[in-house]
Amino acid sequence: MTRKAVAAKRRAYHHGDLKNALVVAALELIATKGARALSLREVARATGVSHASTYRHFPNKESVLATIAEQGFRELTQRMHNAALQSPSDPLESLHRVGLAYVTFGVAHPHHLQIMFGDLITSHAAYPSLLEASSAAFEILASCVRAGQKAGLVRESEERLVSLAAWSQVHGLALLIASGQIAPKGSAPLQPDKLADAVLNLLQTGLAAPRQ
Amino acid sequence: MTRKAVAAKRRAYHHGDLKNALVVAALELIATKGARALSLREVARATGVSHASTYRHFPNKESVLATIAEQGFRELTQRMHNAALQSPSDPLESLHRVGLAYVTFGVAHPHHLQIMFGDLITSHAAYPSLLEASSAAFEILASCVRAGQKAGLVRESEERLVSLAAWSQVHGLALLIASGQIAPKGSAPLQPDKLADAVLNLLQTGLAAPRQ
DNA sequence: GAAAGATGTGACCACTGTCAACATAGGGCA
DNA sequence: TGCCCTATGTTGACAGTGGTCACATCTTTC
Repeated sequence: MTRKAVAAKRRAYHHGDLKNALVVAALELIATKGARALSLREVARATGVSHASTYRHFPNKESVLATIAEQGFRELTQRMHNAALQSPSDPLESLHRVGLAYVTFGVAHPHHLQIMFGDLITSHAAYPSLLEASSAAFEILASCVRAGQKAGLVRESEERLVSLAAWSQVHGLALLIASGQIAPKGSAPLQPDKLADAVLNLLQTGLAAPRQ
Repeated sequence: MTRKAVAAKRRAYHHGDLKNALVVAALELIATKGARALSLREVARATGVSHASTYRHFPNKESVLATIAEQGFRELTQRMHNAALQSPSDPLESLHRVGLAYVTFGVAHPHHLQIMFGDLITSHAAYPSLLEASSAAFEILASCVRAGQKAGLVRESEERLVSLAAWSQVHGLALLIASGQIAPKGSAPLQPDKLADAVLNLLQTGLAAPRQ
Protein backbone atom coordinates (compact mmCIF):
# COMPACT_ATOMS: atom_id res chain seq x y z
CA MET A 1 0.00 0.00 0.00
CA THR A 2 1.40 3.38 -0.93
CA ARG A 3 1.89 6.00 1.71
CA LYS A 4 -0.90 8.00 0.13
CA ALA A 5 -3.32 5.13 0.41
CA VAL A 6 -2.43 4.73 4.04
CA ALA A 7 -3.04 8.39 4.61
CA ALA A 8 -6.35 8.14 2.80
CA LYS A 9 -7.36 5.23 4.93
CA ARG A 10 -6.38 7.05 8.08
CA ARG A 11 -8.44 9.96 6.84
CA ALA A 12 -11.41 7.70 6.26
CA TYR A 13 -10.99 6.01 9.58
CA HIS A 14 -13.98 7.03 11.51
CA HIS A 15 -13.40 10.58 10.34
CA GLY A 16 -9.77 11.50 9.86
CA ASP A 17 -8.13 13.71 12.42
CA LEU A 18 -11.28 14.87 14.10
CA LYS A 19 -9.49 17.10 16.54
CA ASN A 20 -8.36 19.49 13.84
CA ALA A 21 -11.61 19.23 11.93
CA LEU A 22 -13.51 20.25 15.03
CA VAL A 23 -11.33 23.26 15.66
CA VAL A 24 -11.67 24.35 12.05
CA ALA A 25 -15.44 24.02 12.16
CA ALA A 26 -15.54 25.91 15.44
CA LEU A 27 -13.51 28.75 13.96
CA GLU A 28 -15.87 28.99 11.05
CA LEU A 29 -18.92 29.13 13.26
CA ILE A 30 -17.31 31.70 15.52
CA ALA A 31 -16.39 33.91 12.62
CA THR A 32 -20.00 34.06 11.49
CA LYS A 33 -22.07 33.83 14.66
CA GLY A 34 -19.72 35.07 17.34
CA ALA A 35 -17.85 33.29 20.06
CA ARG A 36 -20.61 33.32 22.61
CA ALA A 37 -23.06 31.55 20.34
CA LEU A 38 -20.76 28.61 19.81
CA SER A 39 -22.10 25.23 20.87
CA LEU A 40 -20.14 22.03 20.80
CA ARG A 41 -23.12 20.19 19.42
CA GLU A 42 -23.33 22.51 16.48
CA VAL A 43 -19.63 22.09 15.85
CA ALA A 44 -20.11 18.34 15.86
CA ARG A 45 -23.09 18.64 13.53
CA ALA A 46 -21.10 20.84 11.11
CA THR A 47 -18.35 18.23 11.13
CA GLY A 48 -20.87 15.47 10.48
CA VAL A 49 -20.13 13.62 13.67
CA SER A 50 -21.99 12.78 16.84
CA HIS A 51 -21.89 15.29 19.63
CA ALA A 52 -20.27 12.95 22.10
CA SER A 53 -17.25 12.34 19.90
CA THR A 54 -15.98 15.79 20.83
CA TYR A 55 -15.20 14.47 24.26
CA ARG A 56 -12.69 12.00 22.87
CA HIS A 57 -10.48 14.92 21.93
CA PHE A 58 -11.28 17.64 24.40
CA PRO A 59 -12.17 17.27 28.06
CA ASN A 60 -14.75 20.03 27.79
CA LYS A 61 -15.92 23.04 25.86
CA GLU A 62 -13.55 25.45 27.53
CA SER A 63 -10.57 23.47 26.38
CA VAL A 64 -11.52 23.79 22.73
CA LEU A 65 -11.82 27.50 23.27
CA ALA A 66 -8.42 27.45 24.89
CA THR A 67 -7.03 25.72 21.83
CA ILE A 68 -8.53 28.40 19.64
CA ALA A 69 -7.20 31.16 21.86
CA GLU A 70 -3.79 29.62 21.69
CA GLN A 71 -3.87 29.54 17.91
CA GLY A 72 -4.91 33.18 18.00
CA PHE A 73 -1.93 34.12 20.11
CA ARG A 74 0.37 32.25 17.80
CA GLU A 75 -0.91 34.07 14.76
CA LEU A 76 -0.76 37.37 16.58
CA THR A 77 2.83 36.67 17.55
CA GLN A 78 3.65 35.84 13.96
CA ARG A 79 2.16 39.07 12.71
CA MET A 80 3.93 41.17 15.30
CA HIS A 81 7.17 39.39 14.59
CA ASN A 82 6.92 40.11 10.88
CA ALA A 83 6.05 43.71 11.60
CA ALA A 84 9.07 44.14 13.82
CA LEU A 85 11.36 42.71 11.15
CA GLN A 86 10.34 45.33 8.67
CA SER A 87 12.43 48.09 10.18
CA PRO A 88 15.19 46.35 12.11
CA SER A 89 17.32 49.45 12.42
CA ASP A 90 14.66 51.74 13.86
CA PRO A 91 13.25 50.52 17.18
CA LEU A 92 10.69 53.28 17.45
CA GLU A 93 9.42 52.49 14.01
CA SER A 94 9.34 48.82 14.93
CA LEU A 95 7.29 49.54 17.99
CA HIS A 96 4.87 51.50 15.88
CA ARG A 97 4.55 48.73 13.33
CA VAL A 98 4.09 46.09 15.98
CA GLY A 99 1.29 48.10 17.50
CA LEU A 100 -0.34 48.49 14.13
CA ALA A 101 -0.10 44.76 13.55
CA TYR A 102 -1.84 44.14 16.84
CA VAL A 103 -4.70 46.46 16.04
CA THR A 104 -5.00 45.09 12.53
CA PHE A 105 -5.28 41.59 13.88
CA GLY A 106 -7.98 42.67 16.27
CA VAL A 107 -9.96 44.36 13.56
CA ALA A 108 -9.70 41.35 11.30
CA HIS A 109 -10.61 38.83 14.00
CA PRO A 110 -12.69 40.52 16.65
CA HIS A 111 -14.25 37.25 17.82
CA HIS A 112 -10.88 35.67 18.16
CA LEU A 113 -9.83 38.58 20.32
CA GLN A 114 -12.82 38.03 22.55
CA ILE A 115 -11.83 34.44 23.12
CA MET A 116 -8.23 35.38 23.80
CA PHE A 117 -9.00 38.12 26.26
CA GLY A 118 -12.63 37.74 27.29
CA ASP A 119 -13.87 35.65 30.16
CA LEU A 120 -14.87 32.63 28.12
CA ILE A 121 -11.81 30.90 29.49
CA THR A 122 -12.12 30.99 33.25
CA SER A 123 -8.48 30.54 34.09
CA HIS A 124 -5.71 30.82 31.55
CA ALA A 125 -3.40 29.32 34.10
CA ALA A 126 -5.12 25.98 33.55
CA TYR A 127 -3.69 25.79 30.04
CA PRO A 128 0.10 26.05 30.14
CA SER A 129 0.58 26.12 26.39
CA LEU A 130 -1.96 28.93 26.15
CA LEU A 131 -0.07 30.86 28.76
CA GLU A 132 3.14 30.25 26.90
CA ALA A 133 1.64 31.43 23.62
CA SER A 134 0.40 34.66 25.13
CA SER A 135 3.73 35.30 26.79
CA ALA A 136 5.43 34.87 23.45
CA ALA A 137 3.28 37.62 21.98
CA PHE A 138 4.06 39.93 24.84
CA GLU A 139 7.73 39.11 24.53
CA ILE A 140 7.88 40.45 20.98
CA LEU A 141 6.71 43.79 22.17
CA ALA A 142 8.99 43.75 25.18
CA SER A 143 12.01 43.01 23.04
CA CYS A 144 11.20 45.99 20.83
CA VAL A 145 11.11 48.15 23.93
CA ARG A 146 14.44 46.78 25.10
CA ALA A 147 16.01 47.43 21.72
CA GLY A 148 14.71 50.97 21.81
CA GLN A 149 16.10 51.55 25.24
CA LYS A 150 19.48 50.17 24.25
CA ALA A 151 19.52 52.58 21.33
CA GLY A 152 18.61 55.42 23.66
CA LEU A 153 15.39 56.05 21.77
CA VAL A 154 12.97 54.82 24.37
CA ARG A 155 12.56 56.22 27.84
CA GLU A 156 14.68 54.53 30.47
CA SER A 157 11.94 53.73 32.97
CA GLU A 158 11.70 50.14 34.04
CA GLU A 159 11.29 48.09 30.89
CA ARG A 160 8.28 46.19 32.17
CA LEU A 161 6.38 49.36 32.77
CA VAL A 162 7.12 50.77 29.36
CA SER A 163 6.13 47.49 27.72
CA LEU A 164 2.98 47.36 29.73
CA ALA A 165 2.08 50.88 28.71
CA ALA A 166 2.55 50.06 25.05
CA TRP A 167 0.70 46.79 25.42
CA SER A 168 -2.31 48.27 27.14
CA GLN A 169 -2.45 51.08 24.62
CA VAL A 170 -2.74 48.84 21.61
CA HIS A 171 -4.80 46.31 23.51
CA GLY A 172 -7.34 48.91 24.54
CA LEU A 173 -7.53 50.39 21.10
CA ALA A 174 -7.98 47.03 19.44
CA LEU A 175 -10.72 46.04 21.85
CA LEU A 176 -12.54 49.34 21.51
CA ILE A 177 -12.50 49.02 17.76
CA ALA A 178 -13.35 45.34 17.77
CA SER A 179 -16.32 45.84 20.04
CA GLY A 180 -17.60 48.72 17.94
CA GLN A 181 -17.30 51.09 20.89
CA ILE A 182 -15.94 54.00 18.95
CA ALA A 183 -16.98 57.41 17.75
CA PRO A 184 -19.47 58.49 20.42
CA LYS A 185 -20.87 61.40 18.49
CA GLY A 186 -21.94 61.38 14.90
CA SER A 187 -18.65 61.75 13.17
CA ALA A 188 -16.94 60.54 10.08
CA PRO A 189 -16.12 56.88 10.64
CA LEU A 190 -12.35 57.04 10.65
CA GLN A 191 -10.50 54.11 9.20
CA PRO A 192 -9.27 51.86 11.97
CA ASP A 193 -5.72 51.86 10.70
CA LYS A 194 -5.55 55.64 10.42
CA LEU A 195 -6.93 55.81 13.90
CA ALA A 196 -4.37 53.35 15.15
CA ASP A 197 -1.62 55.24 13.41
CA ALA A 198 -2.56 58.49 15.08
CA VAL A 199 -2.98 56.95 18.50
CA LEU A 200 0.38 55.20 18.23
CA ASN A 201 2.03 58.48 17.39
CA LEU A 202 0.54 59.98 20.49
CA LEU A 203 1.81 57.03 22.46
CA GLN A 204 5.30 57.85 21.31
CA THR A 205 5.25 61.57 21.91
CA GLY A 206 2.87 61.75 24.84
CA LEU A 207 -0.34 63.60 25.40
CA ALA A 208 1.21 66.60 27.05
CA ALA A 209 1.99 69.58 24.83
CA PRO A 210 5.69 70.00 24.13
CA ARG A 211 7.24 72.74 26.27
CA GLN A 212 8.00 75.80 24.28
CA MET B 1 -53.63 56.27 53.84
CA THR B 2 -50.22 57.89 54.16
CA ARG B 3 -47.83 57.84 51.28
CA LYS B 4 -45.55 55.60 53.29
CA ALA B 5 -48.27 53.08 53.85
CA VAL B 6 -49.03 53.05 50.17
CA ALA B 7 -45.40 52.45 49.41
CA ALA B 8 -45.26 49.67 51.97
CA LYS B 9 -48.31 48.07 50.49
CA ARG B 10 -46.90 48.32 47.03
CA ARG B 11 -43.71 46.71 48.36
CA ALA B 12 -45.64 43.81 49.79
CA TYR B 13 -47.70 43.34 46.71
CA HIS B 14 -46.73 40.05 45.22
CA HIS B 15 -43.08 40.72 45.99
CA GLY B 16 -42.23 44.37 46.06
CA ASP B 17 -40.40 45.87 43.15
CA LEU B 18 -39.12 42.66 41.69
CA LYS B 19 -37.28 44.37 38.89
CA ASN B 20 -34.76 45.92 41.24
CA ALA B 21 -34.56 42.86 43.42
CA LEU B 22 -33.66 40.77 40.42
CA VAL B 23 -30.92 43.12 39.33
CA VAL B 24 -29.47 43.18 42.83
CA ALA B 25 -29.48 39.41 43.04
CA ALA B 26 -27.89 39.16 39.64
CA LEU B 27 -25.13 41.54 40.64
CA GLU B 28 -24.39 39.48 43.71
CA LEU B 29 -24.18 36.27 41.73
CA ILE B 30 -22.00 37.88 39.13
CA ALA B 31 -19.62 39.24 41.72
CA THR B 32 -19.06 35.76 43.10
CA LYS B 33 -19.36 33.41 40.16
CA GLY B 34 -18.60 35.62 37.19
CA ALA B 35 -20.77 37.08 34.50
CA ARG B 36 -20.70 34.10 32.21
CA ALA B 37 -22.03 31.75 34.83
CA LEU B 38 -25.12 33.83 35.43
CA SER B 39 -28.44 32.11 34.84
CA LEU B 40 -31.79 33.80 35.04
CA ARG B 41 -33.25 30.83 36.82
CA GLU B 42 -30.64 31.06 39.53
CA VAL B 43 -31.34 34.76 39.92
CA ALA B 44 -35.02 33.98 40.31
CA ARG B 45 -34.22 31.27 42.81
CA ALA B 46 -32.02 33.62 44.84
CA THR B 47 -34.84 36.15 44.88
CA GLY B 48 -37.28 33.52 46.01
CA VAL B 49 -39.49 33.78 43.01
CA SER B 50 -40.54 31.52 40.18
CA HIS B 51 -38.24 31.16 37.21
CA ALA B 52 -40.55 32.75 34.68
CA SER B 53 -41.33 35.88 36.65
CA THR B 54 -38.24 37.52 35.19
CA TYR B 55 -40.04 37.81 31.92
CA ARG B 56 -42.63 40.18 33.39
CA HIS B 57 -39.82 42.73 33.78
CA PHE B 58 -37.26 41.96 31.13
CA PRO B 59 -37.87 40.72 27.61
CA ASN B 60 -34.87 38.43 27.81
CA LYS B 61 -31.60 37.67 29.52
CA GLU B 62 -29.57 40.09 27.47
CA SER B 63 -31.70 42.99 28.56
CA VAL B 64 -31.01 42.37 32.24
CA LEU B 65 -27.33 42.32 31.38
CA ALA B 66 -27.81 45.58 29.52
CA THR B 67 -29.39 47.07 32.62
CA ILE B 68 -26.43 45.98 34.67
CA ALA B 69 -23.99 47.33 32.13
CA GLU B 70 -25.80 50.64 32.16
CA GLN B 71 -25.56 50.85 35.94
CA GLY B 72 -21.87 50.11 35.61
CA PHE B 73 -21.37 52.97 33.20
CA ARG B 74 -23.24 55.31 35.49
CA GLU B 75 -21.07 54.44 38.43
CA LEU B 76 -17.95 54.69 36.32
CA THR B 77 -19.03 58.12 35.15
CA GLN B 78 -19.64 59.18 38.72
CA ARG B 79 -16.20 58.06 39.79
CA MET B 80 -14.48 59.76 36.90
CA HIS B 81 -16.46 62.90 37.51
CA ASN B 82 -15.44 63.01 41.14
CA ALA B 83 -11.84 62.38 40.20
CA ALA B 84 -11.85 65.24 37.72
CA LEU B 85 -13.26 67.62 40.30
CA GLN B 86 -10.38 67.00 42.63
CA SER B 87 -7.96 69.18 40.73
CA PRO B 88 -10.05 71.61 38.73
CA SER B 89 -7.19 73.97 38.00
CA ASP B 90 -4.79 71.38 36.59
CA PRO B 91 -6.13 69.59 33.50
CA LEU B 92 -3.19 67.26 33.20
CA GLU B 93 -3.60 66.21 36.78
CA SER B 94 -7.32 65.77 36.18
CA LEU B 95 -6.66 63.52 33.24
CA HIS B 96 -4.33 61.47 35.35
CA ARG B 97 -6.85 61.15 38.16
CA VAL B 98 -9.66 60.25 35.79
CA GLY B 99 -7.52 57.51 34.32
CA LEU B 100 -6.74 56.20 37.77
CA ALA B 101 -10.41 56.19 38.64
CA TYR B 102 -11.15 54.14 35.55
CA VAL B 103 -8.53 51.55 36.36
CA THR B 104 -9.58 51.44 40.00
CA PHE B 105 -13.14 50.76 38.99
CA GLY B 106 -12.02 47.98 36.71
CA VAL B 107 -9.94 46.37 39.41
CA ALA B 108 -12.79 46.58 41.89
CA HIS B 109 -15.42 45.23 39.50
CA PRO B 110 -13.77 43.09 36.87
CA HIS B 111 -16.95 41.18 36.10
CA HIS B 112 -18.88 44.36 35.67
CA LEU B 113 -16.26 45.49 33.19
CA GLN B 114 -16.71 42.28 31.24
CA ILE B 115 -20.41 42.91 30.92
CA MET B 116 -19.86 46.50 29.88
CA PHE B 117 -17.25 45.76 27.26
CA GLY B 118 -17.40 42.06 26.54
CA ASP B 119 -19.60 40.40 23.97
CA LEU B 120 -22.35 39.33 26.33
CA ILE B 121 -24.45 42.10 24.88
CA THR B 122 -24.64 41.49 21.18
CA SER B 123 -25.47 45.01 20.11
CA HIS B 124 -25.23 47.98 22.40
CA ALA B 125 -27.15 49.96 19.84
CA ALA B 126 -30.27 48.03 20.79
CA TYR B 127 -30.30 49.72 24.19
CA PRO B 128 -30.37 53.51 23.76
CA SER B 129 -30.03 54.28 27.46
CA LEU B 130 -27.01 52.02 27.65
CA LEU B 131 -25.47 53.82 24.75
CA GLU B 132 -26.18 57.12 26.39
CA ALA B 133 -24.62 56.00 29.67
CA SER B 134 -21.44 54.89 27.98
CA SER B 135 -21.20 58.12 26.02
CA ALA B 136 -21.51 60.07 29.24
CA ALA B 137 -18.48 58.27 30.62
CA PHE B 138 -16.46 58.98 27.52
CA GLU B 139 -17.57 62.59 27.61
CA ILE B 140 -15.97 63.14 31.01
CA LEU B 141 -12.64 62.15 29.63
CA ALA B 142 -13.12 64.17 26.47
CA SER B 143 -13.95 67.28 28.43
CA CYS B 144 -10.74 66.90 30.42
CA VAL B 145 -8.83 66.71 27.18
CA ARG B 146 -10.56 69.82 25.88
CA ALA B 147 -9.78 71.71 29.05
CA GLY B 148 -6.18 70.69 28.77
CA GLN B 149 -5.98 71.82 25.19
CA LYS B 150 -7.57 75.15 26.03
CA ALA B 151 -4.95 75.64 28.72
CA GLY B 152 -2.23 74.76 26.24
CA LEU B 153 -1.17 71.77 28.32
CA VAL B 154 -2.38 69.04 26.03
CA ARG B 155 -1.21 68.46 22.50
CA GLU B 156 -3.27 70.22 19.86
CA SER B 157 -4.05 67.24 17.64
CA GLU B 158 -7.67 66.62 16.91
CA GLU B 159 -9.43 66.32 20.24
CA ARG B 160 -11.16 63.06 19.37
CA LEU B 161 -7.88 61.39 18.65
CA VAL B 162 -6.30 62.52 21.87
CA SER B 163 -9.34 61.42 23.84
CA LEU B 164 -9.35 58.10 22.10
CA ALA B 165 -5.69 57.59 22.89
CA ALA B 166 -6.28 58.31 26.56
CA TRP B 167 -9.40 56.15 26.61
CA SER B 168 -7.82 53.17 25.00
CA GLN B 169 -4.82 53.45 27.28
CA VAL B 170 -6.78 53.23 30.49
CA HIS B 171 -9.26 50.81 28.98
CA GLY B 172 -6.53 48.44 27.90
CA LEU B 173 -4.77 48.64 31.22
CA ALA B 174 -7.95 48.06 33.19
CA LEU B 175 -8.87 45.06 31.09
CA LEU B 176 -5.43 43.54 31.28
CA ILE B 177 -5.46 43.85 35.03
CA ALA B 178 -9.04 42.71 35.38
CA SER B 179 -8.46 39.62 33.30
CA GLY B 180 -5.33 38.76 35.23
CA GLN B 181 -3.23 38.99 32.10
CA ILE B 182 -0.30 40.75 33.68
CA ALA B 183 3.26 40.06 34.65
CA PRO B 184 4.28 37.39 32.14
CA LYS B 185 7.46 36.37 33.93
CA GLY B 186 7.84 35.65 37.58
CA SER B 187 8.07 39.11 38.99
CA ALA B 188 6.97 41.00 42.03
CA PRO B 189 3.20 41.46 41.74
CA LEU B 190 3.07 45.22 41.43
CA GLN B 191 0.10 46.96 42.96
CA PRO B 192 -2.46 47.76 40.30
CA ASP B 193 -2.68 51.40 41.30
CA LYS B 194 1.08 51.91 41.27
CA LEU B 195 1.12 50.26 37.88
CA ALA B 196 -1.64 52.50 36.65
CA ASP B 197 0.12 55.53 38.01
CA ALA B 198 3.31 54.71 36.16
CA VAL B 199 1.55 53.89 32.92
CA LEU B 200 -0.45 57.09 33.06
CA ASN B 201 2.72 59.08 33.52
CA LEU B 202 4.11 57.47 30.42
CA LEU B 203 0.93 58.33 28.60
CA GLN B 204 1.53 61.96 29.41
CA THR B 205 5.17 62.15 28.51
CA GLY B 206 5.33 59.56 25.77
CA LEU B 207 7.41 56.46 25.29
CA ALA B 208 10.13 58.11 23.28
CA ALA B 209 13.19 59.29 25.16
CA PRO B 210 13.33 63.07 25.54
CA ARG B 211 15.73 64.68 23.08
CA GLN B 212 18.92 65.86 24.71
C1' DG C 1 -5.84 -14.00 13.84
C1' DA C 2 -6.91 -12.62 18.53
C1' DA C 3 -6.32 -9.33 22.32
C1' DA C 4 -5.92 -4.54 23.47
C1' DG C 5 -6.50 0.13 22.77
C1' DA C 6 -8.27 4.10 20.38
C1' DT C 7 -12.18 6.36 18.45
C1' DG C 8 -17.16 7.14 17.39
C1' DT C 9 -22.32 6.41 18.82
C1' DG C 10 -26.95 6.63 21.10
C1' DA C 11 -29.39 7.03 25.35
C1' DC C 12 -29.57 9.61 29.19
C1' DC C 13 -29.20 13.49 32.95
C1' DA C 14 -29.51 18.05 34.79
C1' DC C 15 -29.74 22.42 33.38
C1' DT C 16 -30.92 26.59 30.64
C1' DG C 17 -33.82 30.43 28.03
C1' DT C 18 -38.23 31.21 26.52
C1' DC C 19 -43.22 30.79 25.87
C1' DA C 20 -48.19 30.11 26.68
C1' DA C 21 -52.00 29.13 29.77
C1' DC C 22 -53.51 29.88 34.14
C1' DA C 23 -53.94 32.18 38.94
C1' DT C 24 -54.30 36.12 41.94
C1' DA C 25 -54.13 40.62 43.85
C1' DG C 26 -55.30 45.82 43.46
C1' DG C 27 -57.05 49.92 41.30
C1' DG C 28 -60.82 51.98 39.03
C1' DC C 29 -65.54 52.24 38.11
C1' DA C 30 -70.68 51.14 38.78
C1' DT D 1 -70.19 48.17 48.37
C1' DG D 2 -69.14 44.89 44.61
C1' DC D 3 -67.25 43.78 40.01
C1' DC D 4 -64.18 43.79 36.13
C1' DC D 5 -59.62 44.75 34.13
C1' DT D 6 -54.90 44.77 34.16
C1' DA D 7 -50.43 44.06 36.13
C1' DT D 8 -47.85 40.76 38.18
C1' DG D 9 -46.51 36.04 39.52
C1' DT D 10 -46.87 30.70 38.80
C1' DT D 11 -46.98 26.28 36.56
C1' DG D 12 -45.77 23.41 33.07
C1' DA D 13 -43.99 22.65 28.74
C1' DC D 14 -40.50 22.83 24.80
C1' DA D 15 -36.19 22.75 22.42
C1' DG D 16 -31.43 23.13 22.99
C1' DT D 17 -27.13 22.68 25.74
C1' DG D 18 -22.84 20.52 28.24
C1' DG D 19 -21.49 16.29 29.97
C1' DT D 20 -21.32 11.04 31.14
C1' DC D 21 -22.03 6.23 30.26
C1' DA D 22 -22.17 1.66 28.26
C1' DC D 23 -21.66 -0.05 23.96
C1' DA D 24 -20.07 -0.59 18.96
C1' DT D 25 -16.43 -0.38 15.64
C1' DC D 26 -12.10 0.22 13.74
C1' DT D 27 -6.59 -0.15 14.16
C1' DT D 28 -2.58 -1.63 16.02
C1' DT D 29 0.14 -4.94 18.02
C1' DC D 30 1.70 -9.27 19.30
